[in-house]
Amino acid sequence: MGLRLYNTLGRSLQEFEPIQPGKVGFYGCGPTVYNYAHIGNMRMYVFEDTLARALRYLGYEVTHVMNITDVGHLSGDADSGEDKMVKSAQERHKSVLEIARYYTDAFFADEAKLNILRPDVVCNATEHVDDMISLIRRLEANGYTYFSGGNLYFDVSKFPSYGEMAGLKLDELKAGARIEVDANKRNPYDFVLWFTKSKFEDQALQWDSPWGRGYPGWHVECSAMSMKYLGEQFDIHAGGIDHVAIHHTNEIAQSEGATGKKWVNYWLHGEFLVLDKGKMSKSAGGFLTLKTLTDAGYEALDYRYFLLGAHYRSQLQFSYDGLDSARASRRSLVERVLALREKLHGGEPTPLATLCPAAKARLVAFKAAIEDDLSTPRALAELWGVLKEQGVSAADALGAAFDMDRVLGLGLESLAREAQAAVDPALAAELDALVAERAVAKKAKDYKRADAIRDELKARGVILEDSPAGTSWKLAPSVAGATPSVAGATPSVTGATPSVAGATPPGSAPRA
RNA sequence: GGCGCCGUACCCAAGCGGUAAGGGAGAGGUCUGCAAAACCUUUAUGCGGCGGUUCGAUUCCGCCCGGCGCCUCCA
Repeated sequence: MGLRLYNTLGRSLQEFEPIQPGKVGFYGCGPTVYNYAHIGNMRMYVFEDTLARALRYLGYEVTHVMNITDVGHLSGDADSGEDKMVKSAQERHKSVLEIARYYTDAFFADEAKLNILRPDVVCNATEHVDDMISLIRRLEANGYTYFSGGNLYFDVSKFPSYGEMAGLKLDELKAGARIEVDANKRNPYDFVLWFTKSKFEDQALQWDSPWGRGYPGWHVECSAMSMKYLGEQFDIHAGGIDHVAIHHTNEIAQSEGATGKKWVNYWLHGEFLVLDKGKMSKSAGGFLTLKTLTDAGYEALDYRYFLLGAHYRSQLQFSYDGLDSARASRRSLVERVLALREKLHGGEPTPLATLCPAAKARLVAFKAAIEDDLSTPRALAELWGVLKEQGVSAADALGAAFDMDRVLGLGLESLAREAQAAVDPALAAELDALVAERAVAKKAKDYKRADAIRDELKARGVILEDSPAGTSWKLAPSVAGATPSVAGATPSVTGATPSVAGATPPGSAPRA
């Protein structure tokens, strides 16, 4: 059985068939970089990453394209959210482009922490204005546009299937008009392709165009850039559920209006992360970033694990209780993997081809879960299953688990017990001495002294573990073990300019 | 007003016509001087409520109750 995905186009689970056998063109909506990404945003990118990983796992050659929206409302509302950081950014940088660059770097730093693989192509809207202009010219030539009040609009009445994916009905549009309709529009659903009259007084970025100096409408960027890197027809477009009705609907109209061909075959939409009070937004407060979580003592991968526990198409309720649970769970997972690794005594995990039947069965079930519209919760259950199952050797368990982790991205294979050498040698010697002293006290049945030593060490963040083989010590969980060294997701972003990534042709970008 | 989603054990969360995955937490056990850690075992005759279809429904249909999202350049 092959991969089945829930396609918003048709609202059903569909067998995935790429345009070109074995290859997948995948465009995922990226961030708007005028502020930090919050953890709700990051849920989306973990989903897109899971999709890209799953496709590769299933043997497809994937070209994953992500846009960076660095044009639009960069000037207007930079004072919302976390003002201090924004202000300092504004002070340190001189242009909106640099602010965009600042948040782009912050975004990719978060992605790296979450073990999200960098897309093959990352493209900035500001570097593709020419492509957008040519796309708009094609639309103009095909008769889909009109100029009114200084802006160029897309005329949805000329595009009969407008709103099909979202189930919009053009003749009922007036019912939904609770916001003031732009008087220049012929139809409330019409949208701007090119602005020359900026909504924002101090719109900083402007380009010359056949319609005058101005800047592109938001929707155009995705159409133009996706087609540039993936061709006029490609396989998958993913994004947030909120984009179905407007953004993606408009993208479809623009793209198909320009080419006259079907544009994207599969539309995948991720559901929201919601808070007790409702969804996360800047205005309503509760703007949590990855940094909020890591400052509170969680690791980024705890959050990834938390996300993997729910299906991407279900709303997921965020809570610190839930995150605590995910953290405890992941720690236990990490501990188990490390213990199995130690059991191997430096040996290698079993290659897939020679796995024992029980481990193999888990892997088959895992693949089935992934193929069933990316059911990461079930996939996770299989991971646990293979790690806990009696009669599966450490080598077999790890062989299967590491393979599964290619999709899950929990950094299992690169886990390593914190080397004793990493601890200050003087401290290590002192701890060893105390442990030895306690052993002597225990032997003499001086439990008072033995417990005193144990309590003292505990207060210092050192945990003792007694076992038949003797006593060992380790540093408390906050430092123990779980930070993977993520291959390919290194902080190269701090140095690299987004434009470099944007200029890289498909396929040749460095990937993990 | 229009469109859509969801309600499963103490918590998170799968399953979506054949008799309830997984994790967390709790409980019991092994080990221990006692703990901790680790490991093992265990926890829903039940899936918001009421009807209906069916040999059979958590899974399909209807109604009701409760919660949420989108229709604003929000993921």
